[in-house]
Amino acid sequence: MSGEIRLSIGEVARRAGVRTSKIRYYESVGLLGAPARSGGRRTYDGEIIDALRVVQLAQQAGFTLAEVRRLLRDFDAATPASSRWRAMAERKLREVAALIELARRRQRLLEALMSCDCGQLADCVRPTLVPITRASTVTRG
Amino acid sequence: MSGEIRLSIGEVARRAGVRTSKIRYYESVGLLGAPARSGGRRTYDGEIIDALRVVQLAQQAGFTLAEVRRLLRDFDAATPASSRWRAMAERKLREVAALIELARRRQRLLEALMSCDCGQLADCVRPTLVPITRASTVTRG
DNA sequence: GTACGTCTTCAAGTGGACTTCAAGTCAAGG
DNA sequence: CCTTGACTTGAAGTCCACTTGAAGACGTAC
Repeated sequence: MSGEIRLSIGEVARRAGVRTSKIRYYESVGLLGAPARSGGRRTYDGEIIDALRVVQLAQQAGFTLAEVRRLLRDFDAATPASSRWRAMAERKLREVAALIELARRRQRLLEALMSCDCGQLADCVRPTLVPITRASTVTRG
Repeated sequence: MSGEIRLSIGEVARRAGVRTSKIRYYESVGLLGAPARSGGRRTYDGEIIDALRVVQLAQQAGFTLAEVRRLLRDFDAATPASSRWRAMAERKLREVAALIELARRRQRLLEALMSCDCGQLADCVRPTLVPITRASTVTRG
């Protein structure tokens, strides 16, 4: 029990493939709890690697760090019935779907641009254009 | 010819559905030329609406404002043979395709998360995880 | 003793597209 | 004359996820 392995921040960074600054940053924004100290220096155990992995995973899934923080709290305060993290995931899923739709619009737009088919191009743009309203203040030169 | 209609920046903003600050901002970053002034105030003709529309269109296609600026210059200095804007559009098309790929990964990840299929989840994540390397500096204590 | 490497802290910088603010100008209307 | 509203300017603030820098402390190897 005395041989518990503790890692320096540099070692954690090497193992997890991140910069030390990122680990300190995560701590500063409340994603990671304050670790034990030894002579003023942070010391971690192996679990920190998993924690970093979870954050990385959630980020890959499109969550912002603020959202990851909420997710982690929800996981901890696990009310198994009304799992809020599922709601968050569903919302994010819709966001990602919308993102894909947007990207598809871009593709269509770019392809129209490339082929210089201006009619098609106008069709892509029209829905987002604000109709020109009647002038209310017109200056004459 | 004396009845040429000139618009105030506020009127342009209303017609185009943007804020005046955006118009000034575009001017400040060189997307729009300096307009004529009347008593110190900007006055525009109808073409400004089209210009704003073009910027909006290019943005929808995924170009940054810096890229839009380059696009406009290339359109002006139209060397019809070596049209650089086509190259830019092609590059952007590839960028958008990559973006869609990323979003699809996110979808898969989120769906795996929702179904709590951890094996599938690990498969999604594994390629981007850094393998844990041998410790070089381990603190005991 | 001194050079090296790692750690500590806090502050500020990055990029992109704007918005917001402060302080002042201008013309029209009452 | 005074208010109102739209305009002018430049500077600074916003969001996000970090990184970079400065300045200092500590331990270890030579």
